[in-house]
Amino acid sequence: MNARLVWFRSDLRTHDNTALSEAAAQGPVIAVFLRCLEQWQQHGHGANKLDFWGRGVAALREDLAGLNIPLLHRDIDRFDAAPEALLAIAREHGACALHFNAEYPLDEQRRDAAVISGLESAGLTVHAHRDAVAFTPGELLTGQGDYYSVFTPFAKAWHRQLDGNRLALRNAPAPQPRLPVDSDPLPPLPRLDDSPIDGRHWPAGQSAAADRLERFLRYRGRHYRDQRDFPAVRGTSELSPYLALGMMSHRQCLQAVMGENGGQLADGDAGLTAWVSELIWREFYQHIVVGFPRVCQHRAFQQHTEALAWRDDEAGFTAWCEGRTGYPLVDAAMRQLVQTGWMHNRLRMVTAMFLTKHLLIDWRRGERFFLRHLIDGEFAANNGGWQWAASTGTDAAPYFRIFNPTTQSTRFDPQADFITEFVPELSSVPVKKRHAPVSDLLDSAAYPPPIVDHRAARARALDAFKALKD
DNA sequence: CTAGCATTGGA
DNA sequence: CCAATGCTA
Repeated sequence: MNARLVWFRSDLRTHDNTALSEAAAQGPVIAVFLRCLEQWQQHGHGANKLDFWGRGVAALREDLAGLNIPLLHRDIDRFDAAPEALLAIAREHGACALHFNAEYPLDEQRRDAAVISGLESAGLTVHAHRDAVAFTPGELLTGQGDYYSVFTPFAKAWHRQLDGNRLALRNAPAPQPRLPVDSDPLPPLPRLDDSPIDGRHWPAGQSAAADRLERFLRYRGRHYRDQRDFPAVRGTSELSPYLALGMMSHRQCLQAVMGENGGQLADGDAGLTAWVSELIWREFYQHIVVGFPRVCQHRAFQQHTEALAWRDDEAGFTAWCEGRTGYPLVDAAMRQLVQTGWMHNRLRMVTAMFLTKHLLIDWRRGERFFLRHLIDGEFAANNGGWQWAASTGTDAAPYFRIFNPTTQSTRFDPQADFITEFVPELSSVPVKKRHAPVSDLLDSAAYPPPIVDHRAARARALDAFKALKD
């Protein structure tokens, strides 16, 4: 019947999906999803992300059913089984072509290269589409022909070279004639080491994502710049889980911004343009993993920082993971992560800086812990953020820039509302002292004293980075 | 509140 | 020469 397979990965939507639209324009479509639980867990994804992934596939299956597109579901343990699995499906259904949207981390690129060669040598045509980014990595380069390694010039080039076509939306295809192929039932998520958090705050699927985008832009987008740094305020979009699994495209976000902002992205409302900038950060890190694939192999972007003498401190790491460092904002943030599967962006910087600078613990341990708990865990953004905080990454954060967790607390949680929500044992401490409780208040609050002294820890981190220069 | 810290990429 | 999600004195 000459069907075309569309392999869904982290693009779990029917609207504005490049591969789906391109395939459907050429013939009947059969959708495929390959669940790679062993590989994903090896990559560090935890129960929250895997649960959201599964719910997203279920939502996609329903959306596809409305278009008469069957969804075939296969479990493969690892990426290297993908070519064989796809080839078997293609042969079973007489498919002539495979379409998918490109993914950029190294393991995913290798998987896709193997799929392309495997299927092409079997006589199928394979189409890898640009979808998750406005520019294919490599399209935006410096005057020297290098990948950008600093965000600001990257973002300027992104705006300068953008044209309307790159953000044009593609409608979901019209319903196709029914095929003699049934959708597979979806298997449940097997028992994992951790249980997923209650997912009701994060309904999966493209319609939930669209609702959230609309509400964000209607009520909060214009306040984004001024409110995004206050964790007690829901000033951010909370769209990251949807972007990570492609339940929403960056184009849908940017088109919606333009609709609110007189057709502009770079100028206009300062709140909206600040949010656009954050979307460009996501694309920046997608380009980084292609331009500097070592970051996908547990290595630092700044190669000289590989020599840094990270501390071996199990007790410190455990205290950080469990939210009992004695720094209330850090602890509240870590408890938010573990209890809710999500952490406010400002706090990701604060906690990452605390682990890597105050505790001088290897950023890779924090990166992995985040990925295990985050419902929005995504390699490029997570790695980029961690390396930024650790001063091993892009954008040359001067190594002497070390967040003072108490200053961050008084500035971004002035009433200690966020601290009090997640560290309720401090409720008995006067609000002004909740940022850094003094010792005589701690006993009654059953809250630990700081595990490190800020001044001493800062000096230790500065020394460790200075030593790299010698 | 301002200056000093003192790195780095990129136009 | 500017910019970078800052801190300390």
